Amino acid sequence: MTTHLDESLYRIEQVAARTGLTKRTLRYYEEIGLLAAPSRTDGNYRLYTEADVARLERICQLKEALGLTLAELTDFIAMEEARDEIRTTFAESADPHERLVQLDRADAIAQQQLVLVDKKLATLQATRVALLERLARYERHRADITDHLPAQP
Amino acid sequence: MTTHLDESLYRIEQVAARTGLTKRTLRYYEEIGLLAAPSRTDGNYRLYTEADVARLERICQLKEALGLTLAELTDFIAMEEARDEIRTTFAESADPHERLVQLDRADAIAQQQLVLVDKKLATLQATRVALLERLARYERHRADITDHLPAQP
DNA sequence: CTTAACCTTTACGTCAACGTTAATGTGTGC
DNA sequence: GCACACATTAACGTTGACGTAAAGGTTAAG
Repeated sequence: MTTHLDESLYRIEQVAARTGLTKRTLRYYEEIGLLAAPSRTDGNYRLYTEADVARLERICQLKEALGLTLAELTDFIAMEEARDEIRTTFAESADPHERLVQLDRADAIAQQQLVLVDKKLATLQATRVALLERLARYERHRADITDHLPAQP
Repeated sequence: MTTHLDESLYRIEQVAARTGLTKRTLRYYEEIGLLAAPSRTDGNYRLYTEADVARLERICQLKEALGLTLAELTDFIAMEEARDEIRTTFAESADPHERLVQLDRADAIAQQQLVLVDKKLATLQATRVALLERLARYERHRADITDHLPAQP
């Protein structure tokens, strides 16, 4: 169970404001299964929970940083959130061999994701270094120029 | 000048094979100005240089890692390759004040790019740590299960 | 009880980043 | 010199990720 269950519910526009996404995008994410369909009011209005907002923020973050398609993101996030289920639903249930098989499956996926992340990290770090070097060069250049510019009232 | 000028030229299919892109994509990148139009044979076949291939590989890498649009990539790469020009074309030409202005412009762009890269790096590193923790948990789980599985002929 | 500001679904529009086909020209091994 | 594999441009098609407009239901304020 989550630690302090937050009962607050938000309508779509509030969620849009908080996440920076549009209402259309929220409905779209629900449509393609990236975000679970939230509960509804009697009048059929969507009611998002704090957890929904958190997931949406995570989605934005990963979309930004990993540049995955929404389909890939769906898998990636599903994976991230599968943690609890493995602990509870699964941990005390099936026979040990079945549990090992499931563990191996989850493990393989996580390793794939790690490879992906590490690859991007390598490129990004190299790019970062290149940018820092460039900025340092600019700084030296600037110094060179201003050094040879003596007169200024 | 480059160090050992490589004269080898490649036709589109060879470049496609080497980069993993399609021929269509190569023409498309040329069309939108992401890749400079290569030279042609008498029969109007494209002839790519080793430098073109290198740039294409860099394009793929950055597209993968940064998840930018092709338009953004165009700017980003143009920036990366602007280094030489700043050294040669520009360094000894205009008046010092103009040079400082240009330096500032280039500097600002590089700093923007650095911010971008750093933001993605932060998310990726956090994600990486989370993945490692997950894998460690799996490992512990596995150990727990196999420990409590004594009998096996 | 009405009205304005929300919400709903449905459906067509759009833009980037290509894929695919067609009609045509080129270069090469026999 | 003739297949046949490879190239060209032009043009239309597709997919993902939404935008936008239409036609209506819902809810809070006066």
